[in-house]
Amino acid sequence: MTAASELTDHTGYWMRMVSNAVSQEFARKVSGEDVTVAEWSFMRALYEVEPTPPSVLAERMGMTKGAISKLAERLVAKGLVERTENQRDKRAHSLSLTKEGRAKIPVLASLADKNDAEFFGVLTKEEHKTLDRILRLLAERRELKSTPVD
Amino acid sequence: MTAASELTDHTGYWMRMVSNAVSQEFARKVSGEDVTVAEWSFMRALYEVEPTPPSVLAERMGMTKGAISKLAERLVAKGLVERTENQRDKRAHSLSLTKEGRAKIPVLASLADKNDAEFFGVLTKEEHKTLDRILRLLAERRELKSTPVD
DNA sequence: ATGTGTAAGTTTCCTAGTCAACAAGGAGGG
DNA sequence: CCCTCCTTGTTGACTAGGAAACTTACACAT
Repeated sequence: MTAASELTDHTGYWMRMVSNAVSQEFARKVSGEDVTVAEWSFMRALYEVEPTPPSVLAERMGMTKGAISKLAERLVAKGLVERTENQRDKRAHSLSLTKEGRAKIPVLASLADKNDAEFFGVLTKEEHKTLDRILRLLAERRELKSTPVD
Repeated sequence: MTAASELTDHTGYWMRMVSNAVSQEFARKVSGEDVTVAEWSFMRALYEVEPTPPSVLAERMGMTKGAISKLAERLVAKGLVERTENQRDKRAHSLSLTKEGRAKIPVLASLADKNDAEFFGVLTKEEHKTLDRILRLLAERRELKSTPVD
């Protein structure tokens, strides 16, 4: 086997390539709703458990506090998310979806469905299930061992 | 089933999360070699077929011409890549690895091996193989139907 | 009460990539 | 020739996120 052919054997390389393609296409789809992929991801994370402090969100999304801070700022400006003061601790606050934000969820989710179908529809049901299972397993692992440096 | 639980069912969502984690960790690893993930990806693409015009590279990597242009610029500045004029067409040129660039490949590849092992080592051999196969399949599909907008 | 250390968020600086506008060269028809 | 249209690659404006410095607030021991 030549060195050149070994080079194609990195799972991370293909993962990055496919993930970029999926996200790019999704970005195009949601841009009509005036929302970015990261914003959708943020809103969705919020939708599951709410209200949530930024720090928790950062860990769940695998992003830094700084990124979350800016993302939250944008979403508040768009009126999709709101902050609630924390009485006990004046440093902290919590984030929740506004009514408008909440209303957008199903729309965005259906775009996500469509995007998923377009990309992963070529897989057999079995393959798709396996892929899903593996990705979640890996995501869990990440959460366990590698909190972002920040 | 509630709407909330359906929300976790997007493959793209998990893919993005895992891919980011993998790339981030890899970025940390290669930063010692004064190279970024995109730069590695670029060099690797070049390594396979060389010399190559930027436009072809852009398509292969799923990036825009603009991104490739800047990436190439950085790599030329670092002395890892070089341009060759095209005699037939004065607009065009080709890119190849320099001796130094070529020499870095095995080092970077071994870091990539290590990163892959860390992340995907938790999978069974069977799972890992399946994941690989699926990702390549999806990457191929992308190339067939979705050249970047640009 | 107060000083020291720690935690929550924000801000600044830097890198990276998209998109759109652009310059420059080529191809083909009249 | 030369005019128009297409192609190649670069640039600038903008968005996004990471790292690290910073601000403010808390906790707890003295």
